[in-house]
Amino acid sequence: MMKANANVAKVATLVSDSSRAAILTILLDGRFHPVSDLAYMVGITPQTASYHLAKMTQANVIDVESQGRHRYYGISNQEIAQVMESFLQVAPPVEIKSLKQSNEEKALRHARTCYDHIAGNLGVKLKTSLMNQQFLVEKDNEFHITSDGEIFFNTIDIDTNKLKKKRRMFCSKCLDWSERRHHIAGALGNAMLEKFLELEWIERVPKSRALKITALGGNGLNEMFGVDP
Amino acid sequence: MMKANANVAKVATLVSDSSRAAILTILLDGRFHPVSDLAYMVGITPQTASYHLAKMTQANVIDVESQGRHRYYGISNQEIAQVMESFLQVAPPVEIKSLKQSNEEKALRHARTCYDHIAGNLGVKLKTSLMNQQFLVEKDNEFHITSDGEIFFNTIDIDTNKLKKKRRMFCSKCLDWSERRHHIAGALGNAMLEKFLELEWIERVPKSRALKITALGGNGLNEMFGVDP
DNA sequence: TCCATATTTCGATGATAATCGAAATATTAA
DNA sequence: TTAATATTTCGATTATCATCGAAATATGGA
Repeated sequence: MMKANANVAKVATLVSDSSRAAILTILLDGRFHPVSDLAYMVGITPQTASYHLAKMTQANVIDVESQGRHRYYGISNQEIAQVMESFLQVAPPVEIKSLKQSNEEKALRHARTCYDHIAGNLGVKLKTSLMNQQFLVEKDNEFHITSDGEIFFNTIDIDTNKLKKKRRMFCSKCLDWSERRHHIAGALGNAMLEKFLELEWIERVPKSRALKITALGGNGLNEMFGVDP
Repeated sequence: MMKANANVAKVATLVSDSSRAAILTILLDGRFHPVSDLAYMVGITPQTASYHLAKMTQANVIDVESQGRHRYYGISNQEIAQVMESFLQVAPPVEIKSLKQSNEEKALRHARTCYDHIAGNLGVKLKTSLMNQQFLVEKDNEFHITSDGEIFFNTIDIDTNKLKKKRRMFCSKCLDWSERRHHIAGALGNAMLEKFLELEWIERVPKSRALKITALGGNGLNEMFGVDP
């Protein structure tokens, strides 16, 4: 019994340092980042960043990809994203001390990446819309796509058969810390994120994991999904 | 952004110490325990236990109830149970080094308490059975009871109307670390645990959060739920 | 080859936290 | 009132960890 606790403690330890928590939060944007950028964004030296990144890499929390002298670090594992989101459920709310902070918080609540899929109000609305139109139905820990759903996704150029063949959950749930409801994760969640970026319905915000909905996207989401962003 | 991370780090810190993780795991049995017992079970002195219990009480992770010279500590908040279960998802598996440990692990996987409801294989099978018989249906983050379900629960003396009036979720999901599927939490989950204990279908195992299914319980669960424990 | 850049490693420092012996406090039983 | 028990508090000790300056290593451009 003590061993299991030691393992739980070990995982919690990885998140319990404020620098590592900051790094992991940045990496929830789904991107891979070089050491120097992470160090700068968190406000620590590259040596300290390197120390923490090595620790998390060794624990299989994050991955590293080398390109020449650059080392790019990113989250490799959706379970870590879910642990971070579940922490944000129970973490005390941040005290907002400036208008800038308030706007940033709102932007994250509105739409953001959660590792490799869309989270926030947009993510939850998308799920609700797909459920209401019976393109998806819920069963156990996963959504199942309907025939109508397959037709629908094909009209926006998402090949659901191809997604099903991937070695990951097709369409799982992720509990959203800001909305307290689920949004769509898994292969379908990822495909939607990539497609909307491609269609320029959404775009990434520099140095943030917030997602901005474009005017084009507002129209597209309304028209195709019946979602008012 | 850094503030949010500090809050996440703060919560993770509470679990990151092996003594506190051990205490929290013991408290997942849903019982309240005195300081001296917790100290003994974890293998630390009462002073150390007192130090950790004070820390977690101050952070509203656990509650304390005084009775004379005794201070009884227990979990007051289902979210903490869910955080612990989610950690167990990503914690590396325990290396089994004895037959006793293996049996303990199996017992926990088979049936255990998760704070105030049934978890493990039994918990998941109960949920599946209730879904298959259409006593419960899934919608968003919660199960909804059907008319047939209300009739069913009343036959085993669980008053679902009364449960709905409680100030908590009626029938939420909790993702089971051992089965990787959901079991039933919330008011209904708690009522089922209490009723099965009352009916002597299950009984608590001393010094463990495992639950033992009795012969009587095996029959009852089979007959009433169609569950083979 | 030399220089610039990115990252890692080393070692020292300082901070923080968990531990427990001793003592204090609170409660209860005799 | 005294003694026993349970728990908390205090203070000292020890261990661990995050930090960064300096140096080393690796890669790439001139």
